Amino acid sequence: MGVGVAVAVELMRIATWNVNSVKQRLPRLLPWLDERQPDVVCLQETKLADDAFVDLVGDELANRRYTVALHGEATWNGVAILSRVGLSDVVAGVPGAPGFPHPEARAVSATCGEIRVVSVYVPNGRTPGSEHYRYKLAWLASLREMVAAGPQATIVCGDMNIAPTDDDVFDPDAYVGQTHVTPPERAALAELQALGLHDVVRDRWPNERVFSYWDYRAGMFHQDLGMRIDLILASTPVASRVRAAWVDRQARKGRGPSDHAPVIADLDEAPDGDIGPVVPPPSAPVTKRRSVKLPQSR
DNA sequence: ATGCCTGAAGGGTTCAGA
Repeated sequence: MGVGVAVAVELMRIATWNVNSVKQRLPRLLPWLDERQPDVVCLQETKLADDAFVDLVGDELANRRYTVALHGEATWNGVAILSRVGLSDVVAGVPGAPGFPHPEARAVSATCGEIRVVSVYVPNGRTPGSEHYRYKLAWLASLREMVAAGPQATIVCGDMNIAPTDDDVFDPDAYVGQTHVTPPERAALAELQALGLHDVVRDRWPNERVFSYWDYRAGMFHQDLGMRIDLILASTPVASRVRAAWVDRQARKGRGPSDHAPVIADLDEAPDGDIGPVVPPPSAPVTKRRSVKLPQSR
């Protein structure tokens, strides 16, 4: 005993979830908070202006000891951070990021438990080569600049609207010519990760079939035909504390789900120095791919 | 060839989503 005793850092659970409307998702969101007990939650597609968010769910969150950082707008988009491990230095949006044409509510940052947390809803892109697509790439470049200028202990969570590799879609052939999988989008994501951010779910499940989004249509979830586009990207000091990381598929089941599932990471105290090689989880049996048409946009 | 499903706004339908 004596001087130099390490201060115990409590386990911290951080989650990200594109809820596709807080208003419509309340019957799923509140029970999920009670069951999973996350300490920090990044939300996307809240679809609420900030005052409407507070009116709708402020009391319910306060009762659960969450404070909130909000960056929303009516109808579309909207992001938030819920925290019960502190929440300070809130920044709405990404400085210098383009709009379409006006800035959209797609990012909010706050410091929670000594970690810089960024909740992002990356633009969809719609069609490769379109104005929306160029907007997506430019917005990602601005996000990268903001993260690069930020503190070392950082975690970027949210709906990236990019599947990092072909292993992150149920069938690469089904996505030929579509957004979310094109080389420029993947390059933009890779440049963000090149700041030193680790994809904590893929790191923990390197050979698994892991998706976070399934189209509502055509029984895609039932057949597990999805994409992994919701990511938790952690800088090395944070990634080294990850004890577990997974997609909460239970939240995609049942009545009235979002089309996205939450992604959750549990952080533990960092041991001194290197934690050594991480033992990969056992591989699942290879799932035979079926040829399936994507639901088509109009 | 088209809709499939869901949410929002507005108005009896259309747009957006990925």
